[in-house]
Amino acid sequence: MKIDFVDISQTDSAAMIIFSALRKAIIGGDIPVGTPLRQDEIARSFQTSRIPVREALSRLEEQGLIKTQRYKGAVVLGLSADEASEIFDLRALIEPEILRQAVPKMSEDTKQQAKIHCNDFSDSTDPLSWGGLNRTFHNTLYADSTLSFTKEVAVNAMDRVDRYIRAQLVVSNGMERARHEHQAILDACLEGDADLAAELLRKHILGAKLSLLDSFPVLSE
Amino acid sequence: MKIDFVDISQTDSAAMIIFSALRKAIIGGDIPVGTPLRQDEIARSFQTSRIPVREALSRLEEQGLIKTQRYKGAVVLGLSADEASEIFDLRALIEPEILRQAVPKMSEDTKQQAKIHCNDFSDSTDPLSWGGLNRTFHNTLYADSTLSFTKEVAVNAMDRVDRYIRAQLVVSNGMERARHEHQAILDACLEGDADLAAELLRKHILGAKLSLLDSFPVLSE
DNA sequence: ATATCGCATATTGTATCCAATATACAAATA
DNA sequence: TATTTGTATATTGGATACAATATGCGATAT
Repeated sequence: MKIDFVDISQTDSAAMIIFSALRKAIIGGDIPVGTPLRQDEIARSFQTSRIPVREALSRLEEQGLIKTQRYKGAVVLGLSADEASEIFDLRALIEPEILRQAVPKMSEDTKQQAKIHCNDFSDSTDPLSWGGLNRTFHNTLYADSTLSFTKEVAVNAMDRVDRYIRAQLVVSNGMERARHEHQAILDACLEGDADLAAELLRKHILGAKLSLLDSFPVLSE
Repeated sequence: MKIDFVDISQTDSAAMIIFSALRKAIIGGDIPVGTPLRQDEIARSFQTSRIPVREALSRLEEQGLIKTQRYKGAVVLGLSADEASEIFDLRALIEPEILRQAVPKMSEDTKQQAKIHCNDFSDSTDPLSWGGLNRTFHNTLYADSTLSFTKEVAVNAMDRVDRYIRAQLVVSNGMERARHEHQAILDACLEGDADLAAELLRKHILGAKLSLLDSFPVLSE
């Protein structure tokens, strides 16, 4: 008999479990913008008291995903077209730098993973999975970068626009373009051309921004 | 008799007051790296229970200023030389973009403020105030930028390295150089040359990074 | 009819209490 | 003596209880 030794001290508290679950639901768009988050209701759903729920909500507000008002409660935040545009510009600024630094460090394993996830994205016919697959591919590219703080910032930026990307991939023909651009970025990485990869990524993100802004009125109905 | 009408609904909760106070103390270096933050002690200091303290600590951890371990508590986080270096690189990437966008929008009032704060910084002979004055000057330059999300990111990056900047200004001759560079950046802004201002700011930040890395062993003793 | 007031209910903010875990040190064992 | 075990204390995580505030609705007054 073998035992799976788990480091119990690294186990998540109730507050962290609730935080992660709410975060995932919000960035995935499963909880619509403007939805009030009732502490009591969430506490009941997780079979806890409101204390850990409140700590989770504090974190979410710090992340900018929700907004709370004293004695009134928390609501899910959305983005205006301008705000979304700004976040894409920031992504276009920093993500290429992460990739540029990551390419020379990219391990064989990571390259394999990137190929797989690039194909997964291309092959998928289920629109509901596109957002997640897209994000997985991007994150894999950055895996070997040592710019951990910069990656945190990129992840947070991603978190805020993820919902809109998902919607946009479905609404417009963004999916088709993304397929080609992902392939080109991947190729540049595999060949070790960091500068090319970075530049292609920059254009990819800015292209996605324009495409998103086109369909924004529809998305934020 | 006149009354100062204050919007009480916008008043801070105990949790926010505690969060702000702790954040200020941590980024200012008043609470040294590694210091354990005891919930009970903080609660007594603010004459509250531990509940709002815990919410404040959640926010601080989300900001990356402290790290908590289940059942062990929270400690103030510091930076390695590599981490500090990375954050300066990120600042050098994004702050010039904020400034570039802000310069054409800069109001007369903001320009006046910037002049004043530039002088305040130059004239100050109290090393303890240099860090705050430096930061005030930088923030004033960005005041009219509409890139609010990007500014948030910049502020968070600043928060993490502020302690080290303060120490470095005092230890090295960083103060003298900063005076000149601030003046040059300000001049470019006043003349409306956004690209020049951005480029000078970039070099200013990268210069500060090198200067900091030189004295880093001393600072993190 | 309209506006205001008072009350009932819902919801959040905080205090207090208890449970779970860590830590330090003494006792015991080899 | 060195190592383990037991125990007391400190500290955190979470539940429960209570206080403060918001919100909706009906009663009342003009």
